[in-house]
Amino acid sequence: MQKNYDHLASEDPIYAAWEAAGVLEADENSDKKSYTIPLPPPNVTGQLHLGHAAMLAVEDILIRHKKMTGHEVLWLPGTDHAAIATENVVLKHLGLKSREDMSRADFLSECRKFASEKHDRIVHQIKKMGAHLDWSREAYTFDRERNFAVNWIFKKLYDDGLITRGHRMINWSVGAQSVLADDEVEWQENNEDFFEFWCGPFLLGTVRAETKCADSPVMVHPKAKYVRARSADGRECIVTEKYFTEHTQLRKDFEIQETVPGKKLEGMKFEAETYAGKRKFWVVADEVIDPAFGTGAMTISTAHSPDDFVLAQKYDFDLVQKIDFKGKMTQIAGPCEGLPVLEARKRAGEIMEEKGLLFQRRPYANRVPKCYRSDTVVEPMLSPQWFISVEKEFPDPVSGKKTTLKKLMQEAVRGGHVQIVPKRFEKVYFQWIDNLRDWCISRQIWWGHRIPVWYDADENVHLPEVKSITFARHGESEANVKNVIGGDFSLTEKGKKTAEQIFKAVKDQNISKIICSDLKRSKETAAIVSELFANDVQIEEWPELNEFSSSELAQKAGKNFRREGPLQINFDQLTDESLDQIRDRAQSVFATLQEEAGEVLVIGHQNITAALFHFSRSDDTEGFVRFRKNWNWGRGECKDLEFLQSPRGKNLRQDEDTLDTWFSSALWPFSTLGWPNQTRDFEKFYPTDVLETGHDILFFWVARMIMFGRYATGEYPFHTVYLHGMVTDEQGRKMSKSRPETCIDPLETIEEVGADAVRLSLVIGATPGNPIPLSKEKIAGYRNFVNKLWNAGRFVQMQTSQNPPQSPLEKGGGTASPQPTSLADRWIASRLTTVAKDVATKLQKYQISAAGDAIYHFVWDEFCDWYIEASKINSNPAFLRHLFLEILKLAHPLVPFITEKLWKELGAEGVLIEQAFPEPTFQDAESVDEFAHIREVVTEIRRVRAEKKLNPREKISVQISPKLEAESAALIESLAGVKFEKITAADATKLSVGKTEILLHLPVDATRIEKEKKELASQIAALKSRLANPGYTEKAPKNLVDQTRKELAEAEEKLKKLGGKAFEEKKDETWLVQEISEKAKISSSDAKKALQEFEQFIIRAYSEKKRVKISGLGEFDFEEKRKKMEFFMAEEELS
RNA sequence: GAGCGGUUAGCUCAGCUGGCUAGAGCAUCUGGUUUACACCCAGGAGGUCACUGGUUCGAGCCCAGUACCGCUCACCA
Repeated sequence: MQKNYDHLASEDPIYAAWEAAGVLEADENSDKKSYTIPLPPPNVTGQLHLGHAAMLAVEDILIRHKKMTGHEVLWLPGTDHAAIATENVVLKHLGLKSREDMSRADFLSECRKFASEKHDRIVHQIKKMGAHLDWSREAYTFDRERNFAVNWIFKKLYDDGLITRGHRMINWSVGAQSVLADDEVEWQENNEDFFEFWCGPFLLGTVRAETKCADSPVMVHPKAKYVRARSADGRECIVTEKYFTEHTQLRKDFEIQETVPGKKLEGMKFEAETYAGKRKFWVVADEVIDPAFGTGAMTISTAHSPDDFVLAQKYDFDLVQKIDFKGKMTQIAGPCEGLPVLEARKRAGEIMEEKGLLFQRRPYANRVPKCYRSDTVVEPMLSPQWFISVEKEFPDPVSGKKTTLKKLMQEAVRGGHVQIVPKRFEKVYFQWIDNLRDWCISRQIWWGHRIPVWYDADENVHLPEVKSITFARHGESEANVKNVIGGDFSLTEKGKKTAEQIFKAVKDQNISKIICSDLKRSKETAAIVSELFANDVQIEEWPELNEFSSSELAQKAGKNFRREGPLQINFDQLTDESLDQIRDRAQSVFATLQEEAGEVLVIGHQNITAALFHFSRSDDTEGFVRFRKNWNWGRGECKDLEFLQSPRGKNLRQDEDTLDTWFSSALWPFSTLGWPNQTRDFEKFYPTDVLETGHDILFFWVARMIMFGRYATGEYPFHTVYLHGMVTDEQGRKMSKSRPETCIDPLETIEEVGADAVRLSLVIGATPGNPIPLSKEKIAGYRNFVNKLWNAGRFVQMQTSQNPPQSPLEKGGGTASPQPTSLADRWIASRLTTVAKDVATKLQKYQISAAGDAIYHFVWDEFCDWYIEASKINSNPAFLRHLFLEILKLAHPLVPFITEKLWKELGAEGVLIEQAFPEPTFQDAESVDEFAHIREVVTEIRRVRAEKKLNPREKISVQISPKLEAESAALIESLAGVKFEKITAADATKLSVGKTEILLHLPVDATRIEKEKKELASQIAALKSRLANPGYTEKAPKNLVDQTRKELAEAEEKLKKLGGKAFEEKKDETWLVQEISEKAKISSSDAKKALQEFEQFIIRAYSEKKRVKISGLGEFDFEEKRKKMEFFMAEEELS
C-alpha cells in the first residue's frame, strides 16, 4: 500500500465499478422496506456548486446508511430545465438580445442542444461526489414522460376548476419579458425621491411621479380631517390638518378657510395641470387611505399597482395602461412617452418643477421589486394569465369532503403528515401558506412546457381530452405450447375460447374497428371477435403491430428459436430489434392509432403492446426494460391505453405561453416514478421518504410538491423535509467569486483533496437550516482525517500480512468474527458497540454532524491513538482486522471512497455498500473502566514528563500502588515510557489517579503540587458547600447527591495523598449566622444564605487569585471576625 | 411593521427533556526522526456561556426585559 492515499487514482474507478456492478440500482420488486429520496434536480445547464455538494453529501449519507440497514433504497436523480434561467443562458450563449431574434422552433432547438450538452457535465460532476444515485432511472423535468404528467395534472386541475385564466395584476419582469410568480420577486430597498406635487388644489405625494398623470380619482380618507386653505393670490390647497400644521411653508403661504372630513370632499371634480398636460380628476373617499401618511391624499395608478387595482375594481375605475411591456411609458405620459420608467420619473420631476407643480422632494427608502433570475425591474402590470386557485373548494376524494389546495398544504404539516427539520421552519412554512395567493403559472417564455390549452376564433378554451384504446391479447397459439419465439402459428382450441372471452369483455363498448397484426394468432383472434360482433366490425391488419422481430435470431438458431424455461427479459435473446428501433416503431404505431376515429379494439402481442403502453408516454428505453419486466398481461385480458388527445378543429391555436418551471418541479417526487401510470416503481417507492433541500426553496418547491403530491396522488409525497443551510465562508458571508481567497469551488477541491474530505467538511459542523461555514482549513482538516484512516488501514495491512487471517470467514468479517482477547481488545470492542449504536441513533435523528463527529473521534482518538498503540504491545491481528473492517462499514456512508478502497486493499470480499451496518453487541464494562483508568494514568505520567521536558525515549522509574494486573502494567510501561520498580529516593514525585498512587523517580515539583492542591481545595469547597445546602440534599435526586458525596470523599482522599491537609469543618457556622442575622437585621435563614453566597464568592476569588474588596455587608465587620473563619483559605488574599 | 433564529475559547461552532471541573475542529504555545501516519505524536494555555432580573436545591439550557447580529414575510402611495 502506498504511503499516502491517492484519491485521484481511486475515486473515479471506484464509482465506475459501482455503476458497472449495478449496486446503485434499486429493485422495484424487492421485499425490503423502501427508502426513497428524490434528488432535487439541479439546473441542467448549471455547474456543481457548494450547495449541490452539501445536498449530495447529506442525501448520500442518509441513503447509504439506510441501504446498509436493510432498506431497498432509491435515490432518484435528474435535472431541471430551469426555464427562465436556461433561456437567459442560451440567449447569452447565442449572443442574442431577445428570443424574438429567432423563430420559436429554432430557439427551442438551440435550447435543447445546449441543455443536452451541459447535461453530461452536471451529471459527471454529481458522480464526482460519490453519490449513490440510481442513474438507470434518471429523469428530466422536460422530457416526454414528465410532459405527460404535466399535461395530465393540468387537465385534472382545470376540470376541477382549480386552474383559471384571469386578467389580473401580475409581476412583469421586463428583463425576462415574462410574468413572475409572487415569490419569484425579490425586493430591494432603494433611496429615492419622494415627490410632493400639486394636483389642482390637492397636494399629493408619490415616488412614482411618472405614473400619476392620467384622468384619475384622488383618494382621501372619509373620516380624516382635511383643511381647505387659500393663499393671497387665490390658490387653493387641500391637505390633512396634520400635514398642514407640520409645514411652516404652507402655513406661511396659505390661510385655512375650513376644516372638513374627507367624506365631504367626495364627488369634487376639477381639472389640473400635470407634467403631461391638463387632466380631469375627481375625489373618492375610502378608508384604505392612511391619513397619517404624506399629505393624506393620493391618485391611483389603476393598472400599475396591486393596491390601486383593488380600488379600481371596487369602484369600477378605468384601467389605464401607462407603462408598456417593454418597461417604457405609453403615449399617456405625454413628453415622457417611450422613456423607460426611471428616466421618465426623472423627466416628470423636472417638468413639474418647471411648471411650478413640485412642492418639494424628500429622500425616501423605497422597496422596489426585482426579478430573481434576470435582476431587472419588475413592474406590476395587468395581463391575462393562468392561475391556480389555492382557495377554491373542490371535493377531495381522500377525505370525501370539500377542501382547498391551501388547506391541503396546511394540513400536511399541521396534521403531522410532513415534518420539517429543523422544526422552526414549520412556522415559516405556515406564515407563507397563510398569506398565499393564487399562483400565476403562465410564463411568456419559450423554453418550458407549453400550456395545454387551445383557443378557437371566438377565444373559447379547449383542453386535451382523455381518450383510451382497448387492447386485448390474442389467445394461446401453438407457439406458446411449443415454447418457441418467432414464427407464425395458429390458435389452439384453448386460444379460440379466449377470443370469445375477449368479445364478452368488449361487447358493450361501441367498437367500430378491430386492428390486429398480420400474424395468424392475432388475425384469428380478431376474426372470431368480429364474427361474434356479427361481422359488423371490420378488421384491419397492421404488420407494424407484429411481435418483436426475431427473424435473425431464429435463423441463427434454426427454424424456430426455442426458449428454455421462463421468459427472461433479455432483449438480446428475445429480439434482433434494438431498443431504439422498438421505441420508434411503437411511437409511430401509437401516433397512427391516436388518429383513429371512434373506439377501436387492438388485438395485440405481449411485447409490442408493452412497448406501446410505455413509449406512448416516454422515450426512455432503459425505463422500458423495467416496464416490460413488470408487465403482466394474461391472454385474452383487456387493457385500456389512456392518452391525452389534443383538441382538433379548424383555426385552433395553442396558447403561446409556457408553464412556470416550478409547475413541473412540483410533480417531481411522483412524475419521476411513472405517475400517472400505476407503475411498479410508483407502488414500491411512493410516497418517498425524505426531501432534502436548501431552505431557500421551501416555498418555491417544497410547498408546491406537497400541494400537488397530495392533490394528484392522495398522499403526501414525503414524510420529512430536511433543510440544509447555505454554504458560506467562515465569516458567514455568501461565497462569492469576488473574494477568491475564501471562495471554494467544489470540483477543484475534489481534485485537490478528494470527495470524502469535501463531504465531511460540508456535513460535520453543519446543523439543519443554519449556514454551513466552510474554509480551506476546515477541508484540510478532514483531508487529514481521510489520510489518517488510510494509514490506520496500512497498519492493519502490515499486521495482517505478517499474520495472515486464519479462516476464510475473517476475510469478509463474517459472522464468526475473531474474538477480543486482550484488555485493549475488550475495551475497543465495547466502545465500538457504543459508538455504532450512537452513530445509528444520530443518523436516524438527522444529526449527521454529530454522527460524523462521533466517528471522527472514535477513529482518531480511540482506535488510532490508543488501540493501535496498545496493539503494538500485545497484538491480535485477526481481531484488529475485523475491528477495522467494522469501522470501515461504520464510516462508509460518510466517506464512501476511502472506505471502499481500504475494503479492497485489505482483501475483504464484495462491495462495502452491500454490507450490513455494524450492530455489535459485545460489551464489557469492567474492561472499559480499566482501560479508561490506564489512559488516565498514562496521560498523567506523560504530562509530568512533558513538563520536565524529558526525552521521550528516556525510561523513568515508577513505583505504583496498589499493584496492577500484569497486562495493565505492561500497557502503562510501554505507553508512558516508564519502568516499574521500587523507588527509594526521598523526593520522588507523587501522583494520584483514582485509587492508584504513583511515585515517579523525578524531583518533586513544588509549584505543580501546590497548584494541584489548590485545585482540589476549591473543588472540595464547592462540593462541601453544595452538600451543606439542605435544599440540595433534600430535593436533588438521590443518586446525584450520592455521587457528590463520593466525589468529595475521593477529592479529599486525593488531597491527603498529595500531602495536603483537609480543611477543618465549619464548626462555628451557627455563631456566624447569628452574628450576621443580628447585625444585618435579617432572618437567620437569609443570613445563612448570605453566608453561603459569601463563601462561594471568596472561594472563587481565591481560586482565581483575585484581590477582592468586600463591601455592602452593612455593619458586619468581616475583618474583626475573620480569625474565627478558619475554613477560608483566602484570607491573605483579601484586602 | 410582523415573525423566526442567533449571541458559548482568537476563529467556526456543538452542548439532547436544567445536574460531575462547559466541549470539538482550526489557530496558538512547548517538546518530539517512537518501524501506520509531520496530512503525524505527546503535552499545555485559552471561556463572567451578550446584558439585567426572575423561577429553581441547582440555569449555558426555562421565563421576562434590554442590546446587538442575521434570516424571512408584508400592498401603506
